[in-house]
Amino acid sequence: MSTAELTLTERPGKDAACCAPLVREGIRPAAAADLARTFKALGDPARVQLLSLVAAHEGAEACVCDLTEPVGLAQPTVSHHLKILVDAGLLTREKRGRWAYYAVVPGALDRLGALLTESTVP
Amino acid sequence: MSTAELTLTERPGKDAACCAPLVREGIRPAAAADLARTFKALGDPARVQLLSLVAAHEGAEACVCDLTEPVGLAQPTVSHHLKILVDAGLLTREKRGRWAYYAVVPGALDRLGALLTESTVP
DNA sequence: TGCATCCATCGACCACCTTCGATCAAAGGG
DNA sequence: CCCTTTGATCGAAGGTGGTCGATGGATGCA
Repeated sequence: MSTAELTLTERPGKDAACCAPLVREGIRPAAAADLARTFKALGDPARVQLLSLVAAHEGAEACVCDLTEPVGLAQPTVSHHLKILVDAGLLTREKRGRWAYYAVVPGALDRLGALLTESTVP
Repeated sequence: MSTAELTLTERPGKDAACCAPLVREGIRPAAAADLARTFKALGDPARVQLLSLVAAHEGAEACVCDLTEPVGLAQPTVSHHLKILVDAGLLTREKRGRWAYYAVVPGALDRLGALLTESTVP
């Protein structure tokens, strides 16, 4: 699968564009599961820190060896968390030479943020 | 405690306002933990659906008996999830008469969304 | 060719989380 | 005053998730 895609706007008939993605008449269970899968990826301190480290790193990318020491976790653990972030569609992985470079997916955080914002307008 | 508060902007010297909360030079571990705690609360399909149901309900509030059937879970399970959302600062609980009314905390989702948006500006 | 480095995978361990039935306290109606 | 309703809590069962050491594949350097 290609990491959810967060399709919350597709609704057949009913109302059109009202207020927000989350604030509808109940959100379809499948869409809720997709959303929850993304949030779960961000539901660990180490992963939030890793995401921040990658984004703030020079060139907006970082390899595992750059991240292991700042988060204070063993290398296998860091690799594990990075894989989860990649599977969630928040990071990309590119292998160059001996290193694996991780970078933040351009619009990922913005799209997720947009799903939460503009939720409480009358 | 009063549910984190998500104070990510407080930094002593260094740079001032640059691009975004998440995208800094590394986010302090404590702040990462706070953020992760909130995301973890949203990391379950049932809770995302419950949040949506409450927000979309008439009057922007709902009692447990309104939510049990739509999510297809037992009443103790729904109460459990609602408690987690309240502890995360996303819902409020007010007991009126025999019922407990849950409502979305006004700016909660917007504040969380703002932390994710505006993250990838050069 | 031999060796060091980087990193993903594996296996195991422990903790936590989700879910439910049973139970109990509080409130209201007859 | 008893009985029903609402919902929180408890305890148990099963599943999931985080962490690490050990291992192995791939790459580059000497």
